[in-house]
Amino acid sequence: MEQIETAPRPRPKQAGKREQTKQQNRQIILDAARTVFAENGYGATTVRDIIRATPLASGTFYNYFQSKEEVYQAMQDETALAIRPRLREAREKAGSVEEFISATFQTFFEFVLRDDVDVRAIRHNADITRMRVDTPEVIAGFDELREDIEKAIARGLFPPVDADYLMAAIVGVAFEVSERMVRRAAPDAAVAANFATALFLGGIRALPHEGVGSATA
Amino acid sequence: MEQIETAPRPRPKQAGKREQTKQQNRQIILDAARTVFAENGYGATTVRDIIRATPLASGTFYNYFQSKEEVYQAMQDETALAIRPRLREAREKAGSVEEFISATFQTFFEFVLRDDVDVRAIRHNADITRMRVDTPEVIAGFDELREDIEKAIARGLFPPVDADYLMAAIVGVAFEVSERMVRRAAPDAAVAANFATALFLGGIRALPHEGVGSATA
DNA sequence: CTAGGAAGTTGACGGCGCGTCACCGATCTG
DNA sequence: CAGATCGGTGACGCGCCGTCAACTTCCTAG
Repeated sequence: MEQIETAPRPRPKQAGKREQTKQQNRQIILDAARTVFAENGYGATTVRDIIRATPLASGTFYNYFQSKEEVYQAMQDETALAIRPRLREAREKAGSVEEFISATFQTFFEFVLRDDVDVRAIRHNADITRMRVDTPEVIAGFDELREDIEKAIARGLFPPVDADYLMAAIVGVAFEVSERMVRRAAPDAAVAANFATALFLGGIRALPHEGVGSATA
Repeated sequence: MEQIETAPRPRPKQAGKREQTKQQNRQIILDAARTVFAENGYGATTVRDIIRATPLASGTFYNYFQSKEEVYQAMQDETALAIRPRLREAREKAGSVEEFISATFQTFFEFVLRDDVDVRAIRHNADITRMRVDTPEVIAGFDELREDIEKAIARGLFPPVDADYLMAAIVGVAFEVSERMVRRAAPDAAVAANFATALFLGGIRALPHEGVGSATA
């Protein structure tokens, strides 16, 4: 597994030019797609639009992706891969239900506010108001959450509940509340996280009360 | 506003043939679309596929819908309009937080299991694993839920919480848990509703415990 | 009952996006 | 340096797109 120092000096690290160009082209296409999606909306965008925003030929595009859906998938996967380690890490440290839930939501909402800016722009689809795509990497993130819940149950941190439904509930609240959050005048990840956390810890009655000083815009 | 009995006998009720044909054609297209979407998946379907599944000409299609997206929207709207009155009615009767939440989830999950069968079939999109479309009528349903929550708060039924986020949380859990529910070997609306209700009433700790007799498959 | 007009249907058409593939230049290997 | 391989290129044929002039059907006023 260990590479012994027999490689030529000039470039002691990576592969040949072929490989370089490949990764470069892939990134060129992804970047172009991001721009075009943001400009035209996902629905109105054609593969040709993406190609045109690129110095490459049409045939080259199809060496990398089969369709605009696949490009979008790749973008989603990138996002999922970016946030998953943060979520895992946050949950790993948790010593209680409170910390587990709080860390999950806090991390998620913060990520949405910071990194998801351009991704959100894509959503202004032509006719379709909204769209959520669960790519393999996104689904893997869901599975990780369920695993973490199961582990937490095994450790006695959580009561022995239906881990699958609990995962679904957390995911549902995370996505749906974040959708609302970003539409607010002054989006605040902490407010959203507090709301979701209180809900999961104590139900509706435990939610922060409004109009009593801790109001939310 | 009242129509006086001056109309000719033969057909004392409705409008001319033009109007009849129009409604008929619209329905022909919607039915054809349902079939084609279910067979090919939404993504792979073209407007031409829908037209071909119809005795109509291509130009006629465009007299009724602009695109396959619009057809799908119309289908979603139909569904939303079917369930919304049931949800409203269920919530109207509620005399407590418990009833409000329980009735909402129970009604929703039952509807998904019973009426949503073919709609679910549509979702096996080509590349995209999943897709949710919020049409105007669907969004109106969300607004109704928020209104009902606000009314419940005004009545003192609910504590004064953030109605917008609470609505989002309920919607998120409803959609996400129902997605899981229908994938189970023996989908059970009552189990799902109990889970969601307990979560909203008392948080994670209030959820039904598993492996203690009341297990969930 | 009929004539003229309004409404709606038809299908052929030009335009374009689709995915492919034969060709060719660039890179790698011995 | 020569041969082999890899991957980029862009023109091509196909089918879908939305349109629109011609036509048929229905409505209505006289």
